[in-house]
Amino acid sequence: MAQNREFGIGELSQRTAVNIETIRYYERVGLLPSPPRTQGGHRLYSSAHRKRLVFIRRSRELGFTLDEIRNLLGLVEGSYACGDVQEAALAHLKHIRLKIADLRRMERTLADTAARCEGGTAADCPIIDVLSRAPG
Amino acid sequence: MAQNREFGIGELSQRTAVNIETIRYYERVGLLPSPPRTQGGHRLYSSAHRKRLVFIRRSRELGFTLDEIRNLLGLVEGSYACGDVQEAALAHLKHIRLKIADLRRMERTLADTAARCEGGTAADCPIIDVLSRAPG
DNA sequence: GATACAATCTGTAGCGGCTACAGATACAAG
DNA sequence: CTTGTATCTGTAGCCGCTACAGATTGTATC
Repeated sequence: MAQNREFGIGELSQRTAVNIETIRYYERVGLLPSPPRTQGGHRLYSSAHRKRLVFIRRSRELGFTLDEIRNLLGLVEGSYACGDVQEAALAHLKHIRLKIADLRRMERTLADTAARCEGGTAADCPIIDVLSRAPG
Repeated sequence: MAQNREFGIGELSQRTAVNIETIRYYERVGLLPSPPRTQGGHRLYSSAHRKRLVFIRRSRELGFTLDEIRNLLGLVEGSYACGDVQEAALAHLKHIRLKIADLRRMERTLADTAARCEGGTAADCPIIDVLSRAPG
């Protein structure tokens, strides 16, 4: 037996660890459906909203953009094929790996350069040197 | 003998591979000093600007924020100690490493999950599963 | 009921780091 | 002098929130 209890935005926020402002933002941009309201206009959420919001949050944590999440949610809504979901995940994985590669290049350059730094005088600071030259 | 030739924003853009709009933006936010102008109001740059802009671009490529770059430029302007520059670089390196760690967590989770995916039916897609659960 | 105080409401503006226009001038070549 | 390009200013948009202000509800206590 499901607990069909409804709750306000504050409780939803606490139970999902998503900011109240962010929840309203997700509603505005169409990620979270507009919930029913009290007579006074306060939003009333149910566990379906909570689940969806957890899904969104988790996807954000894994680096999906809101657009990608919209896509995923679209898949989940319909009768999706697991392969479609996998495809989206692998595409995103590719993105992540590119970003990692980028960052590791930066890391190496910076670490190498900083290692050559011996706190000497101004004229020959290797870091400034590196920053002053276009990359080869 | 230095070539004291002056040139327009278009040439500066080409020689530094920085967008024209971005150059003007850097001027607006105080990263690049306002150059002299022609009578008609067109900007006239010299090699000092070019060098500074290359420095900015290179720093951006290494992931420094505009604020950090302002800082670095401030150091370079004055009679900086190499140690100060190194400190800034190492602080930034720390940031980068945190980001890499974040991304690698995402990568692992996604790769692991996607690997368990066999293109089966909807009900038991492991990716959806992962996304539906708060991280533990 | 009245009252106090918390929760929520709407709407708007800001962040960083650009990018993309529109509409008006300026400059260089023929 | 005309044509065509380069540049000018100013404004608005992108993403994913976050932070207000000022008004209104909801709830607990007396």
